[in-house]
Amino acid sequence: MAGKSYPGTMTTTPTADWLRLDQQICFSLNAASRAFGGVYRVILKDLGLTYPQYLVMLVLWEHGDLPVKKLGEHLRLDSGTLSPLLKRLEGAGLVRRERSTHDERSVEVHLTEDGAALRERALQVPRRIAAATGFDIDEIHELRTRLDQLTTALDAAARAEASGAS
Amino acid sequence: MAGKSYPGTMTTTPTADWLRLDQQICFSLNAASRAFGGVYRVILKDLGLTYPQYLVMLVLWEHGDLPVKKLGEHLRLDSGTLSPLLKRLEGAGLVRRERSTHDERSVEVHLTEDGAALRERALQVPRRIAAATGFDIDEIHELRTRLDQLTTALDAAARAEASGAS
DNA sequence: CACAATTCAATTGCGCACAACTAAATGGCG
DNA sequence: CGCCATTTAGTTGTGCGCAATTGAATTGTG
Repeated sequence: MAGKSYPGTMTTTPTADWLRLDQQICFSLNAASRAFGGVYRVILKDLGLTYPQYLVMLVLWEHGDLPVKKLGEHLRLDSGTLSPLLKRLEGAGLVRRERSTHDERSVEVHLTEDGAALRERALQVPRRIAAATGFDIDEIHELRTRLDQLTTALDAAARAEASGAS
Repeated sequence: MAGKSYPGTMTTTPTADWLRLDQQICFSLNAASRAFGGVYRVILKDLGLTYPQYLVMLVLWEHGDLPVKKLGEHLRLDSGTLSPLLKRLEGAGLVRRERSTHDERSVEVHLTEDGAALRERALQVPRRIAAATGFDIDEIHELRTRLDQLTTALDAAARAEASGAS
């Protein structure tokens, strides 16, 4: 995208160059993430879902009814994000929320009939998304592996930074 | 991360499997993006910046004073996002906003002395981020290339979808 | 010059992400 | 049993991202 080339053997990049925007992987990642959001917004409009709502539905379709806590573990989201989101899904008639009888602290999220039925219409989504990327299945899989590796490293680093590194 | 393997030659993945969360590259991308956010949050706290504010400062440090429009082009952000963000940066004394004398529609964003000085302290940030990823410079560069490729494809697809494809 | 179309920033409204806090229920320990 | 730490959702507040709208300035056209 920029005119410069960065030969693989360059290890002496000046400090100031690190600040160059086009060197910032985070920027690329952020841009890609938002570009994905744009494609999803268009494709999911039919289903009446936002992208985070779609992710919640994916988890429910795959794992069945779950308490909010488990849902959050699958998605790396806390109740601060999930509570209002689930209320909106409930308002749309896709899920019900019921306090567990065994443990009244816990709230079970159940798919309604409409919520379960929506899965059929959602089946086409991933293929359209995959097509939009222009990547084949191997490339997707390889990129995914890389990103998961990155996430693991970053989470570990965040914990290390938080507990008092330089 | 899951127990299944996806050999490269498999082109007959059942439709339902596409819905599997761990197949969703978007989820990995989103997770990585948020994991980055977590690391940046910690590292940028010293500088008193959020991550998007840091990106704005990066652009200003690299390109000098710019109108809001140009800033938005560099960052793929519109005035709806930038206007309040720039007000906060102005409140923090890092930038000034002044209507252009040539074109009164335009607002020029200028670095203040404090804003320019902050660059020195920011120089350490990218190295710490790079270290947190656990990737070497070649891996970072390769991933970046991939992601930019992805973003380009997705933007094109979003435009195509928006103008009436299936 | 007058008027319509365009450009640019700001605002409004909605939803998500996350930190900090609250409140209720549970479980453990003396 | 009585008390306290923990677990779990929910709420509040801040900031970002984006669509839609507004309003002012500019440009193009007759």
